[in-house]
Parts: sequence; structure tokens; C-alpha cells
Amino acid sequence: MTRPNQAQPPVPPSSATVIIVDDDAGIRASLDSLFRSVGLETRLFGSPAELLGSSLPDGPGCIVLDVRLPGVSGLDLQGQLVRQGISYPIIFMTGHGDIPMSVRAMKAGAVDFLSKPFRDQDMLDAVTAALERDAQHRAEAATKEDIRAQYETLTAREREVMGHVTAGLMNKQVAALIGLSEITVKIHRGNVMRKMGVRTLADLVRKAEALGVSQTRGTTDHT
Amino acid sequence: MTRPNQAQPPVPPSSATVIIVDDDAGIRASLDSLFRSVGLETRLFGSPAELLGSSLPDGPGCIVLDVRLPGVSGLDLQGQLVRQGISYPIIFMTGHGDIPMSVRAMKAGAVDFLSKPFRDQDMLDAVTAALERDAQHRAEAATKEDIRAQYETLTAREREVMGHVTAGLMNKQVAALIGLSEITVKIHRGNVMRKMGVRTLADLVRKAEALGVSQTRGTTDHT
DNA sequence: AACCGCGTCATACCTAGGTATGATCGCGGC
DNA sequence: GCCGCGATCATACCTAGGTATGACGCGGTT
Repeated sequence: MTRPNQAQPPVPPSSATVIIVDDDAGIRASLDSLFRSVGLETRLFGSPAELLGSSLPDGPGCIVLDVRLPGVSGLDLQGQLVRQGISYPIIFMTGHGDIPMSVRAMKAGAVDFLSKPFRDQDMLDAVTAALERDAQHRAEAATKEDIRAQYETLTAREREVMGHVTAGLMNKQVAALIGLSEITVKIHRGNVMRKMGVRTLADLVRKAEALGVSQTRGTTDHT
Repeated sequence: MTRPNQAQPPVPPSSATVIIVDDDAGIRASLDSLFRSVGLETRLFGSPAELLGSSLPDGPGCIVLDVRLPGVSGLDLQGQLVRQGISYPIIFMTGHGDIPMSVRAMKAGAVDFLSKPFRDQDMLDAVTAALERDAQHRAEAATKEDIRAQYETLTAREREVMGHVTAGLMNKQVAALIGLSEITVKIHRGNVMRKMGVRTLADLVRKAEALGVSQTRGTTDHT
């Protein structure tokens, strides 16, 4: 089970890491210098393979990536990282890009797409936007992970009951539905409330929504 | 009050409208022909001003727009349409575009950005994607509008009670909080349930979430 | 003036929810 | 074989929710 992480203080932007992937050592060096000058950590890689083979930091950060790279294209790397569960926001750079390439990257969720040469300030603005997006994403993921960790402490029966209860069924309906006595459903329900860390049905419903749980039949509207 | 629209049958894609804005009559004609050949309605405009001055259909559709246009730039038009509450997905075309222009358009939410000349199939694919996005958006908006229409039938007191109830407060707590007797709160609560078209608290909580209502204090976690 | 909608509250009655105590059963692990 | 846990259920007791009936006051409309 994961430790609850909702108590973590917001990480100051200065501790974020920018992952730089470019086959040109000169570019790597100048980006490294640029980012360090504003207090950001950096990790340098000459190829996608290096990046994939290394253990990445799990703190806040983003990736600055050349589209045209030895071995894998930057756009392909984007897909591979997603498959590996790495979801840093990506900023693309290119020396010889075209419009379809930039559009494809943006459709795939890139934060920005800069043509070389670019102004330092444009790159810094893009990184700032990327780190903001990452922070947002991390906050949401942390909240959701806490809820999921609680959900995983539930037994199968408790989850079943939780689904029906958050769908709006009464205890007796749940009991009839899964062939139990009402008192047993009440016990499971009480366990669910305790394990999910909520005291009211309203809060339980919200957590269930966040999890995508709850057998939502159309119980609404009785005009 | 708005009519509930959740009972409307799903509109077949053939009845969608493509709004074409281009200053070149030849382009307009060929796009018109292309879209009509696949069963789409079209509306043709030679300039942004024409588009803004005309009454647009309110059915499903999307906009195909040249970036470089007399008067207003296509990118500016995008912003103006949003301000007018028109939110059709936009596909940009350009004869002399560059990467920053395409990136800016995509960041602003464009569905695609095609360089002229483009293949018919690419345009049709883009329009298909745009219409799908529009359909999704319309479905969500319709659902939310129904809920909002119900919410607007509530009196001020009823909304107040609804906020506290969906936050998880007990009737007696709500009563103490706003200086009423518990029985009065129960009556308001009953009215809320009836007017919001729900029979269970779970459903009410979900509708409140959709509305962004509910005074969510942290009632959770009592480890 | 009469009426209506809204808000307020009381009494009464019933249903639903919640918890504690205690008990039985089955399963997997030590 | 014993233990613990989960699941099951009963009894008992209390609180919370929901609705019906009836009543009163207030402000705006007809």
C-alpha cells in the first residue's frame, strides 16, 4: 500500500528537473547552462536509448527533446515513454521541422514545439509552462493514488457493497441484490466508510466518482 | 427555463454542417464539393466579417478556416468566436504557414492545421475528428445544461440547503448553521430532491459535482 | 382585498442508517 | 490442531431521514 502523500508540501519550482535529450553536445551544454542559471536541475542524454536505459528521477520535471535523433524519432520516443508510465510533459526542438511534424507532436500532447534557433526566453517560457502542467498532473495523480490505496484495502464484498451504495441503493436493496441480510450489508457499509476515510455518504460518492467505481444506473428523473 | 434536451435522438453525422471560411472562391467551391460529396452540409464565407455577421446554425458542425484572411487573422477569429460563445472545433488551412503559427493554433485548441495543398482525405479525416469532438462537447454541454436548468428552479434557500447537504452535513447541522429548525431544513431538502429530479443523495451529490456547487469542506479522513 | 409562492415551524409517524454485542462458519497459515 | 480473518446473521438500541397535515407571516400580483 502506498503512503498517503497529500500532506507533502508543494515542491518549489527550483527543485524541478529538466531532462535534455539532444545528439549535439553543444546544444546540450548551452541548454544545461540556461536551465541551471534559473535554478533548475538538469539531466543530459545524447540519445533516446540513453534516456530509456537510465533511471529517471521521480520528482517534478519535464523533457526537452530534439525531434530528429539517432535511432528513434523524438515523436516515437514520446509514445514509448507513455508506455513506460513516464509522463513528463515534453517540449520538442527541431532544426529541420515542418508543419505536419509540429502538428503531430502537439496532437500527441506536447507542450511546445520550438524551431532552432530559438530565443532563450522562449525556451524558458515553454519549460515554465511544462513544469506547471506537470505540477498540476502530479497533484491530481497524488490525490487519486491516495483514494485508490484506500480502495485497495477493501475486501471484494466491501467493494461490491460500495458500488451499490454509491449508486444510490438502500441497504435492503443491496441485500436483496447480492443475497445477503440487511444487517450484513450495514456491516460492510460501515467497514467501507471506515476504510475509505469518510464519515458521510456524500464524501464516499465523491471518492467513488474519482475512482470511476459505482454502478450508476439511471436512478434520476421522475417527472 | 430551458427544455430538457436529453431525450433528443443522436443526430446522424450526415446532418452536420461544415463552415468554410476562405477568401479564395476556388478553394471554397472545391471544399464545398468535397464535403457535400460525403453528405455534409456546408456554409461558405469569404471573410471572418461575413461569418461573424451571419446567424450560424446551432446544430453540430465544425469550421474550416484559412489562417491568412482579409481583415482579421484566422487565429484572432478563433478568439473572437470563443468570446461570442461559438465553440465549433476549428481546422486551420494555410498556404504560407510556419511552425510557430501552427503551434499557436494547436495550443489554442485547433483540431488540425493543414498546409495547402492538402490531400482531400486528410481534410476529411480532420473534419471527422472535429465533428467527433463537437459531438462529445455537445453531449456534455446538453447534460450539464439540463442539470443547470433544474438547479435554476431552486429558490435561494433551497440552493443553500443543497450546498450543505451535498457537502455531507446532517440536517440538524445545516439547521444550526443557517439558523433554522431541522424540520424546515427537511422540507427544503425534500424540495431540492424533487426539483433536481433525484431520489437518492448519491445522485444529488453527482449533480452538485457537475454544477460545481457544494461547500466541500474537508470532512474526510479520521485516521 | 384576495391570492399565491415562499419561508417558517410543530406534531406525528414511519423508514433508513449506524453501531455494539455476540455468535457461527470456512479458509489459509503457523 | 489452533488462530485469525472475513463473512455471515441476530438482537437491541439509538439516530437520521422523509413525509403528511396544519398553521402563520410576508411580499408581490391580480
